[in-house]
Amino acid sequence: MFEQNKEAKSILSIREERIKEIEELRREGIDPFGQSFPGKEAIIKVIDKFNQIATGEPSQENVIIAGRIMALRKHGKAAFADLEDQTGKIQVYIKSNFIGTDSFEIFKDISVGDIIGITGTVFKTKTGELTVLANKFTLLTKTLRTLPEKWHGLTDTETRYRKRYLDLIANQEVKELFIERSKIVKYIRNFLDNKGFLEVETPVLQPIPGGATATPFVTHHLSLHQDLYLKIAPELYLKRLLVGGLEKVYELNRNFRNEGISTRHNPEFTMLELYEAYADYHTMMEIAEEMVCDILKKLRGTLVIQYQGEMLDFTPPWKRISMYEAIKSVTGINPDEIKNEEIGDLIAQFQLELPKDAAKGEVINELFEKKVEHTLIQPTFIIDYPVEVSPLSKQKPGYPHLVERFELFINSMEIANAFTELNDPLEQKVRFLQQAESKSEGEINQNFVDYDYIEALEYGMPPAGGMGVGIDRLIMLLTNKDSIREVILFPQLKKKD
RNA sequence: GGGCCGUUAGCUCAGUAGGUAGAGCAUCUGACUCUUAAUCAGAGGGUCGCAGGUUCGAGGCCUGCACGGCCUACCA
Repeated sequence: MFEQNKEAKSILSIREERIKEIEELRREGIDPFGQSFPGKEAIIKVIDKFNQIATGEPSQENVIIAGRIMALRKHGKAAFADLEDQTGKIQVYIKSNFIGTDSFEIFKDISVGDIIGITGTVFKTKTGELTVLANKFTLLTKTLRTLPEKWHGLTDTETRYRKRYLDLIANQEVKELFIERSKIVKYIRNFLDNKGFLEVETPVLQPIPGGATATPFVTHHLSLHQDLYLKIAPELYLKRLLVGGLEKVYELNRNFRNEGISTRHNPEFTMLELYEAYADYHTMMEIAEEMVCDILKKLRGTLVIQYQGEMLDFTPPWKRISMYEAIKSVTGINPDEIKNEEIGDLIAQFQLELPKDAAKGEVINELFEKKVEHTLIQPTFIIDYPVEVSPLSKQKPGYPHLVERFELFINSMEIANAFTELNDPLEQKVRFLQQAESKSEGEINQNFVDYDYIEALEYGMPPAGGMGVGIDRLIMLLTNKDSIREVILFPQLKKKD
């Protein structure tokens, strides 16, 4: 408390001044925190409507606008203000003889950051700037604090993330980015809805965290006397819906993983998972391609975009290459020819983070992640993964050591993960148990084997394809951001007291 | 978890070899009815992230801590 007072000391004087102004306004019968303001038009609409008018004569009709004052240039008995709402910014001209001397007296106490409503006519100044000539102004909200500086804006990363509202006020492009994010999500929903997918919601609180091997967040339900885990993936629930006869489902929702935070990882992130009965991983590749291209066309009108200095070309078909071929072309090693006795040497040679008795598939996967991933810049489907690292995928007919799975890489980031779903309950049980054994010290253990899911499969899940898409990462690519925190409104930061 | 860097006024930043903190914007007072980073005149605002240490003296040096950024590690 004492600490806070010390910190707040310097702004206290400004706040105190503003609080005095507020008290004064109240004495004059003006509500400093306003009421609803009916009839407000979007500033962008006013601009669009009047942009073509000639300099000089104001319009006959009134417009009603409201927003925050971003700049204020006072000139004695007149003033110019830049008024901004969600849609845009327009200059307002307030003249004493137009709004009346009493009203202008009140306006004198208005400052940058205050939110006001304006009724007025529209004209162009002699410099050609579209301006609303106020004949009435209404104070809607007084600000107690000063906004970040108008010229440099707000650049301190920490403040931008902790006080995103200030970031949105001060940095136009941040506001635009989050409006775009909303559009992208909407495009995805429209795309899937048009394809006949059903949007569903599955539990966030799960008794067994399944569908991935990430470390879960643990919580506790009091009246159930039971620990619950925040969902790390919706996968096993969505596939239960396939068993139930829903043939095309998707969920666009938050996942929670109790792991490291980085420019590509936030503990809670948005995941799209979709499943289509009677389809397979080829179907999923087509959907991925079509969906991303659909978004790009609507958002950018082009399939070629710039990302952090790289030109990314999304023109389909995207490159499809098997994991084995990819490893061979980068390292010269043919995974097909790796013999079990060579595994130890390979681990040493490539400094792989694996135990000496690692399975061949794990070595191949690790080799891929270490040597190939960072080379995948253009959209690329890496297909056919080792079975050992893919417990929920169906084996490739004729290749029992491989599964029908792909990951989509763009700018060496994993954007999507998809497979032909394993629907054999007996095989699924074996895979779960193998997984539980090999990770006995890790996150997965015997208690996390979801027997209820296996039982569901025993009732029969149609052959299906499924895919997960990391939405935050996709948005990073589409909006040219190099940190996931830039595309999440309130990224996770450590508490600061 | 490890490495490097950062933290000075509300915001953006200076602060040279250790000698009691500066600027611009913002704020306040005054002038000003076509300005737009408005202008002009004046004023106030800081325990220099926190805690120790070295020193006659620390914003600057040393140690620890906190928070943040980047890299790395972890991550089906």
